[in-house]
This record gives sequence, C-alpha cells and structure tokens, in this order.
Amino acid sequence: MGIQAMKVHQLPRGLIWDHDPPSLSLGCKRFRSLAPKLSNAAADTLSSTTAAASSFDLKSFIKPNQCSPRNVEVHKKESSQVEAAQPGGTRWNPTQEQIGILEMLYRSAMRTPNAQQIEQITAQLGKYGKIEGKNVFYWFQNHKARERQKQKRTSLGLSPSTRTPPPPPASSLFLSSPNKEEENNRYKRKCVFDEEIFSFSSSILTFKLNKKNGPRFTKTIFSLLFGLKW
Amino acid sequence: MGIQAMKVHQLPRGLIWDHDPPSLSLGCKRFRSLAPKLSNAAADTLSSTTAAASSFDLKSFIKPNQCSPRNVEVHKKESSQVEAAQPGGTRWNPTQEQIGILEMLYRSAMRTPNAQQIEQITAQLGKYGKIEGKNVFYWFQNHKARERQKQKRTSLGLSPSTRTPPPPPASSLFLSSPNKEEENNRYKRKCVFDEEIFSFSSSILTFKLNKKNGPRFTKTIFSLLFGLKW
DNA sequence: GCAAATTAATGATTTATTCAAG
DNA sequence: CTTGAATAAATCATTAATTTGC
Repeated sequence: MGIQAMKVHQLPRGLIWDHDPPSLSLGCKRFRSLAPKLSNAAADTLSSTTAAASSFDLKSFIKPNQCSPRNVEVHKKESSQVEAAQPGGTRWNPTQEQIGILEMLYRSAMRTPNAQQIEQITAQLGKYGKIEGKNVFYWFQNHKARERQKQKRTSLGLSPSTRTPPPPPASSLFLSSPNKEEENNRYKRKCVFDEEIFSFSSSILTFKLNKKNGPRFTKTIFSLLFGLKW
Repeated sequence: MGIQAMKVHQLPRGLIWDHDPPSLSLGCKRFRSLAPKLSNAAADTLSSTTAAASSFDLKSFIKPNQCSPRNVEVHKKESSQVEAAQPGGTRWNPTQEQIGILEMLYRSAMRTPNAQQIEQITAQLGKYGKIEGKNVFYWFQNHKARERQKQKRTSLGLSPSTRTPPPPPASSLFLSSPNKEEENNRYKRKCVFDEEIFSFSSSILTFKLNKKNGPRFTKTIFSLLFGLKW
C-alpha cells in the first residue's frame, strides 16, 4: 500500500493577488512617519547582522501592535475608515450574473483556479459589476469550504453511529467517490488523524509511515523499540 | 534528503507567479475546443441566470479534474520552455541580509504586513537577492505560526500543571485500548499532540519529548507499539 | 575525510476557523 | 442567517544540517 501514495507532488499554485495580498490590515492606519522606540533595537540588530542592510529604512515599515488585525480587542473602526477605497460598499457584493458564472465554473469542476484563471474570470465578471481578483479567489475558497462543511454536517446527522467515521482502509481505494468530489484524497483529515492516534489503533500511524517514507520509518521505529530504556 | 526515487520532478516555482500558464498546464491539456457535458449544464444555468452572461467563455476556463494540482500524478519534468529564468531555483532561499531584516521587523512588532508594506519590504530585500512579495508574506505567516507552535510546546512541557489534566492513572500505562474515548478529550491541543506523535518517527525528537513530557509519552508510545501490525 | 543516508528547518499551499457586514 | 473577508492551523515539499558507514 505504501507505494500508491507515492504521488508526486502537485504543481505550484499561485497566490492570486500579484502584489496585493488581501488587505491584511483592516482598520490600520499606515503610520508611515511613526518611529516607535522599538526601531532602535531593531536598527542595532540590523547593523550587527550586516552592514549593507543598514541602509534599510526601518522606520517606514514599523507598525504599532494595535494594527494586528485579530488581536485588537477594541476599536476596529474608529481608527478612521481607512482608505475607504470603496465609496460606501466595503465588501464585494456579487451580482446575479457573477454568481451564475461562478457557480457554473464550480459545477464544471473548477475548485482552485490559478492566478491566470482568476485574472480571466475577474475580467469577465467585471463586465457585470465591480470586482477584484481576490473576490474570485475568496469565493472559491468559501464555496469549497462551505460545501465540505455542509457535507460533514449532513453525514454526521444522517449516521449518528459515526463514532469513528472509518477512514476506510485499503478497501476504500476502490469504493471512493461514486458520487462525491475527488478531493477526499487530499489531506488526511486532522480530526481523523487525531482520533486514531489517540485511540491507539495504530492504523493511521502505520499508514502514514508507509505512505511517507515506508521502510525507513519502520526501521526507525523498531530500532527505537529495541533501544528503549524507560 | 529522503527518498531519491520520490524526486520526480521539479518545477520552476519562482516563475509561475508572474504569468505562468505553461507550468500550470503541465500534464494537463487545455481542451479548449472540448465541450464537456458539464459545460452544458453549466451553460444552462448560466442562461437561466442571465442572458448577458452567456457571452462568458466557459470553455476557456474548464479544467479537467486531473489538473487539480494536488491530485495530479505528474511525471514530468518541464514542458520545455517555461522556466529558463531560475536555473534550478525552486524556492526562495533567503540570504543572511534578508533574514536579518525580516527578523528585525518581526522583533519590531511587525506580524502581518499589509500589501503596501510587503511591497516596500520586498523592494528593500530585493537589494540583497531575488525575492518576491509572496516570500515576504509567507515568511511572516510561517514565522508567526512557528513561534506560537514553539511556545505552546514549551509551555506544555514546562508547566504540566497548568493545563494538562491529571495524568492518566499509572495502571493504564500499558493497557490503553482503542476504546478509550475519554482520554481523547483530555488533550485539547491537537496540534501539539500531532506534532509529538509525528516526531515519534525520529529518535532524537522522541528523546526530547520523552524528556520533557515523560510518562505521558511513554505510555502513548508503548500503546502504539503494542498495537502495531506490520 | 567524504559521500550517502537521515534529520531538522522552513518555504509554500491548502483547509479550518473566525469575524463581521448586510 | 448567509457569506465575503481574513487569519490560524495543518500539511506538503524542498533544502540545509547533521549523522553515519566506509
């Protein structure tokens, strides 16, 4: 079994935003001219690292802690509504045409469009309303995730006996996806992994070991076993 | 390096980000003239949604399932042209200067730089070696995550009394059975546990873990060993 | 010493989770 | 409640360190 897993890895994926990760700091002003005390220590470090780097203008990058998006417990908004790039609408509000096209693509098996595809889709959807590449990116991510979510919840509700949703052994190899998405093969679900490990069933561990490095791990474990001194 | 045989191909990672169609289509033909049945349904949907959208060129986006990066069983090497740029440069390999600056920024409280900041940082780091915005983005993500990880593990090892519930009864040391579901719930920090379990394959890490967490791991490991079925 | 074997570190990618607008 | 947006966690994959057998 181990060998079947020898899947060669996949192709690289693109981040869709060229130079524009989805605005990572929502309600954060830029503070470009701010020079926190921290910059001193940092500057020292820099000089100690390399002289050349000393030309780096640290101050222009320093950002106060408060800007850390998720950690801010307070004022998220009053820090001025930022650049307010969008006059009014803060987030993308897809039109029916756009949704139609996206769903069509989704049904057509598209799940994780690459950079170029996103570009093209965005261009097309742009005909029906304002849109950015990241909107397309997020749409697919969310759509995928929520489909999985729903599926999980459904299966859970339908089979209450699923105490241990058997990550079916070898047999599943031939039974998989008569009707479902092929994405099952991707990751070993975390929860499943945990469960099995915790229950000491060993099957997962064995599987994993076989899958990843086969004999080598087996050897290691055995030597460990025999060399244990507890 | 692990298994040589596994190394089947190396794609030009760096390039694909710009406008990389070629590499992404590796092993996947475009089928641009192909009109899968799926597209029919999709087209119907589309038309039902809006007539205007019908001008959307679905076919140019259709992608066969096999093209899903993670599932692809590629065999290959480059489809010729493509790379050219990086002779073997698959992933970003930061220079000392770059790392120095990044760490400096990190110590200066920067955690999640926004798009503009990333742009600036990239520009600066570009002086010391090839780099892209995504590298900066990822660096911060990883650095953050791994700091958390380390912290969590450390706190777990150093202060077992804080969170770690009463260590399992000694008597169960070798008797753990796959049925023990309660025990599963006792450990809340799944990622940590995963990590540790995973490290089981490494003699060195196992030693460390054993040293830090003692009995709990001893127990786990023994249980696993007795359950193994090679 | 050195080259192969192995481990540790970390860059890159995808999934899970969370927040909040509407 | 739905869902766009964003971050955190998990995972995969490649490279650098390090160890090991000659």
